[in-house]
Amino acid sequence: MGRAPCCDKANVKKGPWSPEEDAKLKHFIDQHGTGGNWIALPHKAGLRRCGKSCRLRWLNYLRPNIKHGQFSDDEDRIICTLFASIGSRWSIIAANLPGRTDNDIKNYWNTKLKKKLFGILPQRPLQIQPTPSTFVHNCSNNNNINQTPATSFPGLGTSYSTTSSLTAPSVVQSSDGSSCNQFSRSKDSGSDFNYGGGNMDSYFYNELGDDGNQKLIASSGDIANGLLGSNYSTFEQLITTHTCDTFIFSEHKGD
DNA sequence: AACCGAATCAACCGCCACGAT
DNA sequence: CATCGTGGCGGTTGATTCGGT
Repeated sequence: MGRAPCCDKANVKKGPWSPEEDAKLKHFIDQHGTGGNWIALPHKAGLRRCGKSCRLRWLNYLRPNIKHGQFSDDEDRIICTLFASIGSRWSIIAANLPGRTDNDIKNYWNTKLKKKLFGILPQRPLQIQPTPSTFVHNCSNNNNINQTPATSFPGLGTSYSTTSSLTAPSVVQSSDGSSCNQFSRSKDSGSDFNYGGGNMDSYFYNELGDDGNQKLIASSGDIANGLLGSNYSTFEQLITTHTCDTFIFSEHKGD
């Protein structure tokens, strides 16, 4: 037996919403709220629509403070940075862009941004680059790694949170006094990472060699610019191509 | 002006997570 | 613990619009 449908398909209207339907839905929610039950809402509101359709229409178009139209350069940058880090988790990306919906961002990425980034720039093969030793680890909460980030980064990381698959973030400082945040994780430690309100400008993925030194796998800029090829759009995809056990993820504020 | 392919984006579909029972 | 109902999410579709010839 199949799954029960969420509504009576034969009696619901599909396709574009009319202004009258929009007005009915908006008026009902303004008066009564969603009531925490989208499935029952269309019947109460006098709409011949599926509850899911009402929810989508409200979230994407009718709720207050929705922003439509041109994306700014800042928004482009945030989308690219987050996509390079977490992949196509549009709802998380949308949470970092006030007024934008996950659907809007998804469409924008698929129709414009992806082409802008991947369509113009030539692609080069994955390369491992040499490791400048310009940083000194000065944080006590990460005692298992001799940290030498792959390159120098001005600026200081801001807020973040991690899942249990990662170490606590460490602040790492360079010889010129600038800093970044670093996390380490093992290859088989499971799911992706999260960070909250990070507002970071760049990310660097390093593998930790047997000699304790890190080697740069890629930067967020490399991924966002498509320089690693479309098969490597997330950290998770990247690390599957490397054999070492421990990876270091660094986040940085500033160029 | 007409045609046609490309681009856009609103909406749908199906799956999964999670809370209630 | 198992089942069910619902919300939420990401992938995909298809109607409409745009732009080139």
